[in-house]
Amino acid sequence: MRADALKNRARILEAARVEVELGGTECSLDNVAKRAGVGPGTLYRHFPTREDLISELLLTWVSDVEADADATATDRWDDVLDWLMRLVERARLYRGLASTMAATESDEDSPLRAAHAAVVEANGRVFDRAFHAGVVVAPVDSGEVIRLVTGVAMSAEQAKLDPAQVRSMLSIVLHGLTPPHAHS
Amino acid sequence: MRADALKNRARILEAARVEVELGGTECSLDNVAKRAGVGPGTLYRHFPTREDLISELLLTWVSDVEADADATATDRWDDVLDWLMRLVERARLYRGLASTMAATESDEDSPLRAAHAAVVEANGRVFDRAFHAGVVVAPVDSGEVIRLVTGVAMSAEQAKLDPAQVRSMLSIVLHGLTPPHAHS
DNA sequence: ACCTGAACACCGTTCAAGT
DNA sequence: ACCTGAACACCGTTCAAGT
Repeated sequence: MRADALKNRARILEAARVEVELGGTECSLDNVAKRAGVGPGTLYRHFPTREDLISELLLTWVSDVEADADATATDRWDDVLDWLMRLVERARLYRGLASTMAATESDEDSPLRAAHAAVVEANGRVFDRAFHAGVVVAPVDSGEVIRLVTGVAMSAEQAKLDPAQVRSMLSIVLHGLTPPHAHS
Repeated sequence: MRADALKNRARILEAARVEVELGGTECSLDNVAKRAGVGPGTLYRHFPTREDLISELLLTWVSDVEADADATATDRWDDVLDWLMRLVERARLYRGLASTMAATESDEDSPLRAAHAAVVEANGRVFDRAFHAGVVVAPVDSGEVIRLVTGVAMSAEQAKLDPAQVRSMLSIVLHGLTPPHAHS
């Protein structure tokens, strides 16, 4: 890659980071190009689709989620709830991210597939540990948990819920993952 | 209202019904006007905002939900689950509806507020009956249930989930609304 | 090889001109 | 009183022309 191309790519990514933070994943790509000081064609050359751009932005985001997952305690039920809370908070960093991630599941060749899969696997590791620690009483389908968490995140974003309301919803979901019959 | 105005209003609503069915609640208003055979200004005169138009479309939708709520059995746990399933299926009739409804909660003077409140109340009646029938073991906050159901609906829409997957998610939520400690 | 920016199609919204 | 449609600003996307 030529030197100016490399520089432009970096400028576009930095501009996108700012614009996505301000306007969410559905922000204007025109504004991204303007902020980066490049023509719209240059943006399209580097990132043919919006998802190509977003997936690049999510690389560090996914790393953060994975690091969190592998560092989190799973001794108490509340530990798992805290993990889910942090997951939703992270999803809310960028408006529209939860929705974009959810849509990934129905788009076989989305550039975000790897990011989605990484989150499902990280969450799966947390729940596996919680299961073996006896905190969660049955193995769970991590993909389904992520679907539920994504739903909570989208609901929270649209309704502008505060953390306490989000926590309450996640608590209900987590209770639901521990079916009553397992307690008898 | 003048006769031609009344006719145009009806034509716009019928056109909107078709366009929203095809393209969801975020469909092009230009296309609605074109389909109705009126100028864009006429649409804006009758419905100043997109939500004004949608809320009008939802009048019969809300009636259906209310009628369903008041006719539904609440004798068995599965009855309540079926009710939630039908609610999600109804939300999915129009793409974007769940999201629009969720956003209503953070918009104090949205024209959709009445529709949202009616759904919360209808759901509340179902859960009240289920509670008194001993099917649900604790009173629930219907607003919170609707937030969860809306989240499931958004997740289902984005990820294009099939009914079995939706039912499984709703089952988890409904289990979560019946906390294990209530079973001891 | 890469960039630019004009060009096109589309959309939401407003408003002067009509009837 | 209501309607029309031109006009404006904005956006995504493409591509011929440049370097």
